[in-house]
Amino acid sequence: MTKDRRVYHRIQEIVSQIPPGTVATYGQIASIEGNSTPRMVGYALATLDEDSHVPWHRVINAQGGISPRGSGPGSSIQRERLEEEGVIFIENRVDFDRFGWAGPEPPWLEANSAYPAPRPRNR
DNA sequence: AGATTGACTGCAT
DNA sequence: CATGCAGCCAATC
Repeated sequence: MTKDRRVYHRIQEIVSQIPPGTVATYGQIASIEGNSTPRMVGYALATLDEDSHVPWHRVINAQGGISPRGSGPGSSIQRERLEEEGVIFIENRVDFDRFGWAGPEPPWLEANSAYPAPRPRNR
């Protein structure tokens, strides 16, 4: 079952679990994956295709903000998508107490050999 | 086939 | 509050 030894793919699977109107941090995803680092998460998302079904826009940095990308309007699009889902930005930051993801449901964690992660805390 | 590069975070000082 | 440092995959050239 676990054929996806590729870290990037595992990360993308986890990101796919984030429900609409909710946000997760790079560190949180890495923590759930268990054998990765926040940086790996960013790298994994950076390689996604445009028509990928992975909700990459729901992944933000630990400060509750959108990480700037080298170039392109990507960050603006990300914020727009989140606001469409009801996520509110205050001072360019998201309130994790309201929109922070609590992590995948236990059954999913077990089925995917992943680890539970604490909800991100406001900084 | 080796070098380069890219969406970050936590902890110590 | 600012700065430094370790962590370490995969696509591209």
